[in-house]
Amino acid sequence: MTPDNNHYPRYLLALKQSAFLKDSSPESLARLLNLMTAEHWRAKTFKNSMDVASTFHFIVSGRLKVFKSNPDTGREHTVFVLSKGDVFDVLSLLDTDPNDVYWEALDKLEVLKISMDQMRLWINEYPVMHKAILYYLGQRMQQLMSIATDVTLHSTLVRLAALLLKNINGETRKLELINNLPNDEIAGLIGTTRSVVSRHIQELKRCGAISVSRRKINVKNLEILLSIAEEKHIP
Amino acid sequence: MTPDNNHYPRYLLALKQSAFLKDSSPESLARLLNLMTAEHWRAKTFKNSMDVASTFHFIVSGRLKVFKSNPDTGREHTVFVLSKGDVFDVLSLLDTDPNDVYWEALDKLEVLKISMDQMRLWINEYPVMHKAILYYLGQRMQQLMSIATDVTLHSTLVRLAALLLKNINGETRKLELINNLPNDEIAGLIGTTRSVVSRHIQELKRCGAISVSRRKINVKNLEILLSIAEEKHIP
DNA sequence: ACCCAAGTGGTACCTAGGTAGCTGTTCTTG
DNA sequence: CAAGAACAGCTACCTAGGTACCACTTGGGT
Repeated sequence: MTPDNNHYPRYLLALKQSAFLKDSSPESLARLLNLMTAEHWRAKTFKNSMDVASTFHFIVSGRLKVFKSNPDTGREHTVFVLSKGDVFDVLSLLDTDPNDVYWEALDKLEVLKISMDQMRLWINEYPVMHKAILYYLGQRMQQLMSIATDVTLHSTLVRLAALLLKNINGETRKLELINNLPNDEIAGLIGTTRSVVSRHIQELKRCGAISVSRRKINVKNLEILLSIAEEKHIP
Repeated sequence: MTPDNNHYPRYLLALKQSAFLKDSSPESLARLLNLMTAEHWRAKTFKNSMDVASTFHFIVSGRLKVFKSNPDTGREHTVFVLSKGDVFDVLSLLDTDPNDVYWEALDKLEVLKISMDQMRLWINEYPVMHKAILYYLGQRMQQLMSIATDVTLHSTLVRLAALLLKNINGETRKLELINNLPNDEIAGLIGTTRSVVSRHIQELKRCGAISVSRRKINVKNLEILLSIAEEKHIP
């Protein structure tokens, strides 16, 4: 992409605001952007790990879920929801064996892409990136540990309450990242099925913790939600 | 530790054989060992993340489980079993916020320890280490993704069969890493409870997949185990 | 404006697996 | 070597949550 592109300034700003690239100089980011190509994915675009192994992606806008599934039962478990400023796939960047993970756009997705090899070269020119990647992976690791143990250690209701709390904006008290998701997707996030989520949403409505309009959950009472998430609330 | 220590050669060999330190030169490893202190933990020694945050450990012999638990119910879920050549805690090394994970020795444990700050300094002198850590984290990440989704995507029987297959030595056909573990610990590894594991072990015995003597599981029939793990076997 | 697909709410049923408890056996430690 | 702790096996029971429906609502596209 050349700097005369209509969206160039917006893309550059997105790179600058990314947690993954936060330690990089403006010059190095401009160089990176020059090597990148913009691409739009429509909602529900599906990719497997093979598809994304040879190209590195940076998300400018929209959300992408990373999930595993059991083809026999059709069950899915979402591991991460990536959004603006996130990149994928970091693991392919490290030459690790491909992992059988799936990727699906939750919204219209705007990404910048670059070949994996070019990205590796770029990184090697900026040693500070190694630290940034380490930090990024460390954080993801922590999240993953919680996800891994949540299912066995907590009930679905507790996990749902915890999910809402985790994604609430402290200021506006509105849901972020997981707003406007259908029950199906929420189910994938806590490792259960749609009908169970629907059931629990009714429960949370009944006790006044939340209110619901189509595809939209509003948190009404943080205290109740907290006590449920901490397993102190006996419904 | 000085080179005149009785165990010095054995410790140095352990460092050399570690996957984590595999790219380091013999000289750098000797320097590292000089900064380290040996320590012995008896079986069932318990540590929380605070205890291990300020000291970096290298395992010379024995096994250590890394787990999360729900104090209310007493349930535990083991995330990793670390053994010879493994190090902990890598996450503390990266300055990430402490994660509430617990550590417990499964056997008598022989570790080499070094202060976290000294370890950071040592790493910064050998840039090749950054790549090694990245690779190590990447691998762990993959494992974690599977652990995270296994519980929702597969039944306990399938997970048990998969656990056995994953830890079988191709040559000797004997279990490694998880041999001699009580049912309790096996339960923690697949995110269930002792009695369920015991139940499934009886099932696997009955269909001829394994045989059991006290604290010891012998795999008798790989094919059956495989078909169970792939959910093709209807018991 | 209309239609159809996507999404939600609700019900009834069922089973995997968690809980509790007891027994006999085998290590281990004083 | 004796006592008790740790461990495996087994039974009976119970419930969280998964499966399978159907009916109603909504909103985007033609």
